[in-house]
Amino acid sequence: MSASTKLSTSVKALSYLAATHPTTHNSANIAEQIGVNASKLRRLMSMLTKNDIVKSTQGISGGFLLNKHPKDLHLQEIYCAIEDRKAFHLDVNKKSGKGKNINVTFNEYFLNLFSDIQVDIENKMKKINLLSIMKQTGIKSNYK
Amino acid sequence: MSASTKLSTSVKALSYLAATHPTTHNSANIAEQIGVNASKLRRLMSMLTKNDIVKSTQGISGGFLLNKHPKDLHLQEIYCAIEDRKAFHLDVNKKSGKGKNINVTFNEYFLNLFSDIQVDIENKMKKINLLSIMKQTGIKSNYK
DNA sequence: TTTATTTGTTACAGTAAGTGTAACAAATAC
DNA sequence: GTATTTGTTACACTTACTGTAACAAATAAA
Repeated sequence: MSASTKLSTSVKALSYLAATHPTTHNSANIAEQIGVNASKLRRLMSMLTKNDIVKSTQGISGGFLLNKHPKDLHLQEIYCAIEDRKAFHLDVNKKSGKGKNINVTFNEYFLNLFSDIQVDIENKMKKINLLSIMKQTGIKSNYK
Repeated sequence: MSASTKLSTSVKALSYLAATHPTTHNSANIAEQIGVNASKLRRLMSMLTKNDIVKSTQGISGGFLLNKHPKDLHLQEIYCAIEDRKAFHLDVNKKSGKGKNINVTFNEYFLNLFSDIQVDIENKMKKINLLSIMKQTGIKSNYK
């Protein structure tokens, strides 16, 4: 699952929770709604739980609850919760041939550039919260 | 080879050509300099050739020549030459479960968002030309 | 014309990574 | 105590990536 697929899948699940708040939904229920394997979804949800974005309870009638108001939950926060490796898989060729120093310098340059790009992306995601996404996709939040 | 590795490898090769212009270098020579397999490099260079970024000649004493002044060659142009698929591998889960329409709407939203991000990245790359990279990495261009 | 060399492209085996599903321990409401 | 649910691990299967080799087409030089 790519970082972008994880992100969109998570947002689908989270907005389902927001739209039906404060009803608890289990992984099978959510997975069925958004068309993804329940086990796979649980792996995503457990990361969201560890970052206090959702609250989970085990056992009979257990499941997931959104733990933040949709207007206070932005994309970057979700992205960081589900993706530990930095950046969108941006890397350079670490090997260097004859021009060793030059290659090292180039690698530094590009890692810095890719890092800048990553910052830009995260800044963009910081400006987008779950409520605004739900509005744009026509889903009614059940929060007041 | 990821898009980012291709990009940095290409730039290393191109700045080597710029630094030694108008000397012709073959793939073995360039590959040795930057520490990459010659056959692999040729695959990159052939794409740069098709986009008129370098000029190639076959046969004895053949090889590659930079075909643009470093100040007129920007990163986005190089990126487009070597990478046909759009975006940094950003995608969504196309499958949709019970909430079919909602999932389709979400997918559209995220594909638009990722497309915006792609545009931002390309705009950033348009502002960076080969000459400025060479200056920052301390490589002297052999162009006047 | 012949020969040596180089690009451009394809092929391929070996490796690594991603995918989907199942299975099960730990937790917990009933 | 029992049924159910999360959280995690495992695993077979597929897909993608990697590095290298091989060779046809092109072409400069002899």
